[in-house]
Amino acid sequence: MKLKDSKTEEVILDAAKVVFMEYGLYGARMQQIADRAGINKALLHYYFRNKERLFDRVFENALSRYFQNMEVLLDESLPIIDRVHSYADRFIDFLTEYPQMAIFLIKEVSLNQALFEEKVKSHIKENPSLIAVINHGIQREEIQIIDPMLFFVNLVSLCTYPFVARPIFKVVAAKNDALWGVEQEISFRSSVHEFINNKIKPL
Amino acid sequence: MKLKDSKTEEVILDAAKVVFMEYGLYGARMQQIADRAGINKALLHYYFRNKERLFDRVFENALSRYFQNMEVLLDESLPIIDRVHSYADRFIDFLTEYPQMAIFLIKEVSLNQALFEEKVKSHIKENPSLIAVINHGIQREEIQIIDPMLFFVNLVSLCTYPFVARPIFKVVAAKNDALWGVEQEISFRSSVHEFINNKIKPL
DNA sequence: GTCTATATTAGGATAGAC
DNA sequence: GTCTATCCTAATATAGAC
Repeated sequence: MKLKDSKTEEVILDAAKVVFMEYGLYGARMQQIADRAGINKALLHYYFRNKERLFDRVFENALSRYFQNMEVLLDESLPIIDRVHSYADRFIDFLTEYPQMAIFLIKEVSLNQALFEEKVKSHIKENPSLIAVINHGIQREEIQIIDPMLFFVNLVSLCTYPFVARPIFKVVAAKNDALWGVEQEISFRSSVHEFINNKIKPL
Repeated sequence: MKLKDSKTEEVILDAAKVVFMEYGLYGARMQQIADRAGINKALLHYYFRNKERLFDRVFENALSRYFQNMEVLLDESLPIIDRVHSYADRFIDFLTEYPQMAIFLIKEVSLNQALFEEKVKSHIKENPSLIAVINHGIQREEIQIIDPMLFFVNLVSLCTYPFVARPIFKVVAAKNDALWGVEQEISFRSSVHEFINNKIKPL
């Protein structure tokens, strides 16, 4: 095992992750990344040649981390419905750890869909999708569900949008003397599980 | 009624709307806006002084349009639950007409929350919120609902995220031989109404 | 009011010393 | 490997003719 990743490289990647996730590829400033990493701009180029390559590394790390979390779906020892509940929980866990990830992805994909497809391709083919798993469950007559794609979209919406639109929800909550944040974590999760139970009928 | 808005000003605002909605404040290029408006850059500055001011006008228009659509909530002649269903429908109508609006708002708010609160302030105080209406319904013992803020967040998530993440959903759908787009409009809407009926109990 | 031409600035990238 | 100083380009902004 060679030690090709120097300390500095790691520090830069950590800084770049934060800045790119907040401002996106075009909004992020090399100066900002350098400042956060405690080095200067020239060194960024020394390690990563240019902005695009640095971004690619960050993006690739994000994707790996995401798909890694989704591996529950493959656990054949669990009933499908349990896997779906786990999927939702892992999804929320992931977004709790990386609250900027969803908006980060959306920004980049909406700017350049073809590029995204290209980058994501390798991960997609070696990883399971929730929809494939559900279709499999239907075929085995283990579960019943009206429309797998619609279910998927609804479920992901419920899990993700609260993180994406958190700043907006906080403003709305404040105007209505309500709360929105980590405090609501538990009831938020249970509303998602309730949705799943309403939609999936075990046979 | 004075005719202060010249034809050119309108043309510029239309062009700016499209470009800003797609690329955001920092991503949008003045050249791009000028091209789309069929004029040159200098004229943009003549009319709007600088990029920020032009952006402000576009943003202000977007907010007005949004709140205008939400006026159903104030119709006291309707039962609360009908107003909630109408709210969801109008919300989806609005997003269908301006599919970029949600992501546009989120991008800007996530970049500068304080600025957003400032800009939105005037609209908020003269407009109803879904939560206020729901709270009113609970007080009048017309409806029952577990947690108004959570309900609001879930509902808005179901309506909005499909538009925000449309490019991602299209990729996922393609990988699973499923469809995701306008074709699914009807079943998408009914899944939202079904959610409302599951959560709100009329008394 | 609209244009062309130009100034200004910001930010990514590179050269070269140490 | 890391820095300072500098280059280059793209993008905003302005001057001034018509």
